[in-house]
Amino acid sequence: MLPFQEFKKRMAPSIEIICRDIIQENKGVISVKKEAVAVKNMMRILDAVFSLNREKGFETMTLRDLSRKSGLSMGALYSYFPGKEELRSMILRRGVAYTREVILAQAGTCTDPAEKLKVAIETHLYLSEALRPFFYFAYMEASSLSKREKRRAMEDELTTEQIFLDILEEGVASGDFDCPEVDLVAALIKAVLQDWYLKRWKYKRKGITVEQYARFVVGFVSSRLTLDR
Amino acid sequence: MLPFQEFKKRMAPSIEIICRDIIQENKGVISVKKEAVAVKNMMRILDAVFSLNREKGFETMTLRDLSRKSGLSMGALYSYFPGKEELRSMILRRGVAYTREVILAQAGTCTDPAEKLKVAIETHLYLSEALRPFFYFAYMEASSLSKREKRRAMEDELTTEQIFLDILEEGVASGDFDCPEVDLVAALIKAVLQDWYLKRWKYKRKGITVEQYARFVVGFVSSRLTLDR
DNA sequence: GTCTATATACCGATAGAC
DNA sequence: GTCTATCGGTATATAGAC
Repeated sequence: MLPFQEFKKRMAPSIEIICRDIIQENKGVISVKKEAVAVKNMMRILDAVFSLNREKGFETMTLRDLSRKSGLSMGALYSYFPGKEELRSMILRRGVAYTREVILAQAGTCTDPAEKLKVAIETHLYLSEALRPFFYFAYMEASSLSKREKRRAMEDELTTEQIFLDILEEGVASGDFDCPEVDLVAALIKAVLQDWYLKRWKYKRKGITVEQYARFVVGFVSSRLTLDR
Repeated sequence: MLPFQEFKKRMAPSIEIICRDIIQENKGVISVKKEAVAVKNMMRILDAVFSLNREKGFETMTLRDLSRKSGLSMGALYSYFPGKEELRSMILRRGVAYTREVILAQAGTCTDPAEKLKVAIETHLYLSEALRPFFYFAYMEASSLSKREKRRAMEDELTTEQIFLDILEEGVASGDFDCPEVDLVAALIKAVLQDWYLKRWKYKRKGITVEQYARFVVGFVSSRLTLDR
């Protein structure tokens, strides 16, 4: 089992990389052209957004709050995003992309279904730990999205779940897993993984590390899947 | 296993009862004195709040939205709650109270730990199904509360979890359950129960009923708890 | 590229007629 | 008890100086 710190160093994108990717992806609506300047300020914006999101939620956060906390003026902020809603979208889109990429890359290194499931669970937990502000933001903001964006958020939920469903079905087909309700198990795994980043305070209070939690989840699910063997 | 419809009819409070309880509990700040009138309008307010909460979130909802949807004027609304934040609190407080009361009452009818656990899980799922708008509201609004209220929401989370923890520990003590990590299992149960009302669209899409989900969760958890016997 | 100053709109809340 | 009309405050967003 890869220690979390090792994973974070090698596999998780840094805030700097994330900001560069966001800028790259939204060149059309960002008027600042020097990448070095843009990245530096985007990092301050993201930090401030995540901090304010944790304190009071994105909805309640005003652009004046964001201006104050990031150190950029109201006018300057609008050089980095065309409006408050678009800022939200820019952040969400990137977070979802990383999740899929990293988990699939890691799970792809295994062939044995049980091992693949273990790695997928661990990777999801580790990534959500490394990019916790992202995950928390993505989940919490799902409630106040437009119809169109809510639809996308639902698809994202199913996309992640599908990764686990594929692994489970593969294991059932090969005879490694014994489980009649694969789709419910996949949903359960997703729910339990979400709990880690949504209720971090709870686990922190109990002194549970992400490695311990990963071991528990893998053990709990695996023991059920291989019950009769 | 009690069918959901049976439970709903016998155990769950109706919207009318809920509104009467809310009015009773907040007499001091509600200026409308005729109970029949107050209940009728409070029902329209609650319906509108839950509807708008689902559409756009409580934060984004304006009192003008609420006025339009409920059919009451801005001025009239203020006869039923002293302000937007207080309206939120009034609703949350009641929802939490029902959860605890109903689950403890139902689980109290059993003595066998396995049976008690089964009933507690079923009751939580059934109640969250019957009062889904409440549960969804309570969960979603936990993110944008004041520090003081967030603290209360955290305590509520732990309160529900404690109910399951107590049952698990009782079962371990009596030798009915074999489980070294009771607190993690309790947290897992809570997370999975939450998924039902937070992601109803997902389960609806898959055609899963609350009875099926309850059976799955009870089975999944129980099989793990009695693994070596 | 970043700032200050301001336009425009809408918020929560209240006063007072009916 | 419920309404309409309106207050004061603050939001997002922009214009134009530097």
